[in-house]
Amino acid sequence: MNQPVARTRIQRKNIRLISDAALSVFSTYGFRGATVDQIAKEANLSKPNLLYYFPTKEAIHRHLLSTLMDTWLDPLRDMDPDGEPLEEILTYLRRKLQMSRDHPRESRLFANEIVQGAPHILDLLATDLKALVDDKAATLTRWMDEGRINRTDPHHLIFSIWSLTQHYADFEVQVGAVLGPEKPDPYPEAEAYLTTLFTRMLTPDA
Amino acid sequence: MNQPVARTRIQRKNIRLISDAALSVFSTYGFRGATVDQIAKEANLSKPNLLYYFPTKEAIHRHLLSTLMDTWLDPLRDMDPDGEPLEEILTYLRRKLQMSRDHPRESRLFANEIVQGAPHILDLLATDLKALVDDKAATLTRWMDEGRINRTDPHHLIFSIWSLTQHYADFEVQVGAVLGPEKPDPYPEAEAYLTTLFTRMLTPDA
DNA sequence: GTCTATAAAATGATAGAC
DNA sequence: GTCTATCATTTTATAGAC
Repeated sequence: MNQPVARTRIQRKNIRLISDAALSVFSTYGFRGATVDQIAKEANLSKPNLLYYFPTKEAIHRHLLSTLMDTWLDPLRDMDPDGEPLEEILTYLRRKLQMSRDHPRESRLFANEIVQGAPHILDLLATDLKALVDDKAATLTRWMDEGRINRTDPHHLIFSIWSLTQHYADFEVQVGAVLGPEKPDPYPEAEAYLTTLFTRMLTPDA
Repeated sequence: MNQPVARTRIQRKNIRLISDAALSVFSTYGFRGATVDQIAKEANLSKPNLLYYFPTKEAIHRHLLSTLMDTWLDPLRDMDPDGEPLEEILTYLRRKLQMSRDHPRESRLFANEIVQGAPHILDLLATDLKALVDDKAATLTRWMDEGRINRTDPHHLIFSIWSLTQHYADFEVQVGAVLGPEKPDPYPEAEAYLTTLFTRMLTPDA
């Protein structure tokens, strides 16, 4: 039961409980800093019961990463080569920002993994992710060739969208501390700022 | 010897050895994921000898964070209210990018700490860091009032410089995996891209 | 499927010799 | 200042009853 396939109702429910608890704990402490005990307590299960569903701590972590990886890249996959360039890029930007707001734990799970050298997914980054990014970079380059957006480095354009949007989830406590308690939701201003930033960057010069 | 003051030559040398080793280990595994054993081995010292200089694992971590905090904020502190606005901002951007290139472990040490909720420095973020950022945001706002840069949200402008520059250190393995082995140094392109981005964003409209 | 009990290893920290 | 030996605790994982 390495990647458990839920059959019964109770199995599905417990696997969901464990996954949710593990997401909280791994995203807060990283893989090495997380303990099975914490996850079990967070899921309201005994430790042996948890290990009945996932044989090892690493199996839970692997399950989370591979489950989330696809979802995480959907917005980039959906960037339409046949769409209107600036609109496609701004839609991608907004969907990424929305994922930071709605799924900050998922963002921090990946942040922990990558900051710590991506030991569990380095191969995926160098194969699947690289292939997807190279493909989308080619689309961006074509849009630049056609004069529909300003010419710039397409890979670094994608990196900048990642870093700017994920920052609000990954560095949430810092953003909150700097803005102070009277500004509990930074996302409306963030969206306005980032929309302006990329619109100015990419709108073709007159 | 909580924040050890080096007196003899050998003390200074060992404290430097330990600090450097601890920086490597903490930045790779986070506080909870790091072990004293790893740090001792990395420093080529026995574990008890290491604990002769720092009484606990937490003391080493605290020593690193407080030593590095000041250095880390120097570029922002140095942004001159009386300078030429765009030049000051681009200089800040470039110094931050250079810190990512030259001190990626320090960047990842902070990234780990903050992603994991900043348990050891949350108070500093809400006091010292907030005060500094609010002060510089006021300078940016004045520049906007004077029409010397485009009007935008000053706090999110600062956040964007942080996220864009630190990304190259914190997510180094991802950047490397996506760009591939034939592009081992992303910094020249990053600097060109980011310079264009902020120049377009901030240069006042005609 | 779930539990109590526990084995086996790791980890933070200390004792005490030199 | 540095080391070997070791303690106390935490942590991963398993055994076996129900």
